[in-house]
Amino acid sequence: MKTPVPPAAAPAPERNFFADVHEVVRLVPPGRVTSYGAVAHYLGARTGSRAVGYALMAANLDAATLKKDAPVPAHRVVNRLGQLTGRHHFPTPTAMRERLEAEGVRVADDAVVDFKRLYWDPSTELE
DNA sequence: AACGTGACCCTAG
DNA sequence: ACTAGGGCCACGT
Repeated sequence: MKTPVPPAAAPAPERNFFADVHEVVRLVPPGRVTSYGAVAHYLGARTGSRAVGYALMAANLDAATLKKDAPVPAHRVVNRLGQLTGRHHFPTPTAMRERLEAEGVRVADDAVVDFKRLYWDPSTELE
């Protein structure tokens, strides 16, 4: 006798994580910054913040490789502490800071100044 | 198929 | 207040 083992579950929407993160980050207005956790939370609080960063890296690399315009302003995404953790993954170690400062965001010690004030939460802003 | 890695976050002591 | 550990998801080998 075999246990029936109901199919159950198997919802797995299999949404394009890449595209999803892509879109959310793209909605981040200039001069503002968001965090991986915020994006992850907006996507369902289950996606895992790590995957968000991974998607961004892939997106940036893809854009650079495809020579298409960078659709994802990854420089506007920082960690929960407001630190530019991904600055090392940019074309240049200072690209992220330069880009943020170009938008009016002050960066000190590889961290966003007034991060809390410039913080842009999709779940709150976009509701 | 399993293990390890990675731009993380949260909770506990 | 600080430090330590576990958990989450996705991708490469």
